Amino acid sequence: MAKVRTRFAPSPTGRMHVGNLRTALYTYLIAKHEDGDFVLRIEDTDQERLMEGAVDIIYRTLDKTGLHHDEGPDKDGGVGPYVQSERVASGLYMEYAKKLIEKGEAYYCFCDKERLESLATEVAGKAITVYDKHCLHLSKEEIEANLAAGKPFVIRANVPNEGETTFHDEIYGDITQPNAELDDMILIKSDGYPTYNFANVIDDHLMNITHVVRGNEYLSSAPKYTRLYKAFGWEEPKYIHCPLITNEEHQKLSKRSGHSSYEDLIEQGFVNEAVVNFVTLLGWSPSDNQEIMSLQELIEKFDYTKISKSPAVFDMVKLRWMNGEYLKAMDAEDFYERALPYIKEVVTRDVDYKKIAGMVKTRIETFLDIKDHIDFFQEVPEYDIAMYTHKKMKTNAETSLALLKEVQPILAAQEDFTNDALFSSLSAFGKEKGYKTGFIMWPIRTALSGKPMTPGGATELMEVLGKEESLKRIEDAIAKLS
RNA sequence: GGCUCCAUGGUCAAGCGGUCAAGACAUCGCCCUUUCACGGCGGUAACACGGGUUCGAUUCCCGUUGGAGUCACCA
Repeated sequence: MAKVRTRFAPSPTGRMHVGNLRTALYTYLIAKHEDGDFVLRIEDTDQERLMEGAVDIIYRTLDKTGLHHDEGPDKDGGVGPYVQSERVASGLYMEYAKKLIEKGEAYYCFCDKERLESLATEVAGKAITVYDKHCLHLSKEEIEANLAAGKPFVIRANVPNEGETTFHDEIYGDITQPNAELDDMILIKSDGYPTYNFANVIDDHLMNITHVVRGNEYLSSAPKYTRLYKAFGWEEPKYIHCPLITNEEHQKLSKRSGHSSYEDLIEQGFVNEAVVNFVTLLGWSPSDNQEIMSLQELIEKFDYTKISKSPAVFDMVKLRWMNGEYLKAMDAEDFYERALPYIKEVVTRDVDYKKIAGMVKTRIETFLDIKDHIDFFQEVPEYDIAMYTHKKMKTNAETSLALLKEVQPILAAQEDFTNDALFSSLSAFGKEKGYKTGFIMWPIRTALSGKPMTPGGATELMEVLGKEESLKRIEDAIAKLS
C-alpha cells in the first residue's frame, strides 16, 4: 500500500479558524496514525484577501499546537514549490488548463462583469449566477482574435448540462449531484491565477496526496473536482469531509462569535493542549471513550472512519471544564510561570506570588479567572457588613465585632504567621472559648478579604498577607463594625 | 428557491436488529470542609414523527417534519 500523504492547505488570510484547526488536526492525525507524511501547502491564489503576516500565523499555530509538517515551503520534499503563487509563476496551472481546453473539457471565456451580472437571479436574497456557456460557442477565429487583442479572459470547465456526477466520500459515502447543478466553474482567473477549485486538484495530484481532508462546506462542490480528475484521467484521492463546527445557534462558526480562532482562545486564557484536545473531540471520539488525551495519544487512537456526520456545537462550557482539568494537572512550577502575568496584573503588593498561584490553581478554568479570585490581596474592596452574617456559622455583625476584638491581641502576639501555626493558635482559642471553627474563621476571612469567597481560608490568607497587613485589615474591620 | 447533507438527553457522544439506551459537560441533591473550589457519592434528563421490512426496530428502507451547508474571477 502506498504511503499515506495528507496535506493541510490554508489560505493566509488571517487567524486560524477553529474549523480550520480541526481540519489541520484530523489531517495530521490521519497521516501520523499511519506513519505517513503531513504536507503544508500555502494557498495564496486570492491576491485580494491576502493578509500580511498571515503565513507567520499559520507557522506559529502549527508549531504551538504540535502539528509539525514533514514537507512545506520551509521543508522541501521534492514536489514543491509548496506555495501556490510560486507555482503560478512556473506556468504550471495554465499549462494544465490548456490541456483541458484541447480535450474540450474547458474553454476560454471573455464575458465581462456586466454580462455576468445580467445572468444573475436573486433567490432568497442572494444573487445566484449560472453561466450560460456563451463563450463555449465561440469560433476558433473569434477566440484567436480576442486573445490577440489582449482581451481579458478566464478559463472555465465545460460541464455538461445532462447526466449526473458521483463521488465517494469516506464518511458520507456516495454523493451524486445532477450535472445541471454544476456551474462551469472558473479554473483560471483573469489575473492568471488559478482558483482554489483548480489548483487543489492539480496540486493534490502532483504532490501525491492520498487523503484529502476538508470541511463539510465543500461537500456540495466536490463532484466538480471529480469531473476534473476524470477529465485529466487521474486517480482520485480518498475524500474525508469533516462535519461542521457550529455556534450555540447551530450555525457555522463565524468571526463574530468571538472565539472562532485559535488565537482568540489563547487570549481568552485557554491552554494549547486543552484547545487541541477539545477541538479533536468535536466530531470524533475514541473507541475507549477517554476524553483527556495528549497529542501522542490522539495519534495512536485516531480512526478517521469514526468521524461523525452531524455538525457539532462548539460548547464553551465544556472547553472551560477541560481547560480546568489541564490546569489542575499542570506541574506547579509550570503553572506558576504561566499564571504569573495574570497575577501581577492585579496584585502588585509584596506577597508570595507562588503561594497565590497554588491557591488559585484548582479553582479556575482559564487564566482570565485568576483576577476575580485574588484582587482583594491588593486592597480590600468596599463591602456590606451584612456579609458578616452567616447562618451556618452562626455569625452576624455583632458576634463578628466581638470576635475580632477578642482575636486581635492573639494575632498581635503571634510570631509564626504560617497557616498551620495560625490555625492551631486559633483552634486552641476556640476550644478554650467553646467557639466552633467557622464562628471564628468566617469573620476573620471576611475582614481580610471583604469577599464572600476567597481562594483559601482565613489562615491561608493571613499567611500570604503577612502579619502587619493582616492586623491592619482586622483593625479596619473593627472600625467598620463599631 | 434548486441541489446536497444531517437527525440519540440542554451540549459532546457510545450504540452498528434483541441493551434496564453507555460515558462526559451542564444541572440538581448529599458528603467532605476555616468561605469558595477541588474531591467523593447519587438524582433528573434522549432515540423528531408516520409508514413499511422483520418474530423483534434507536439500529435497515421510504416519506414527513426539522436543522444545516452550498449555489463567486473566496477558499
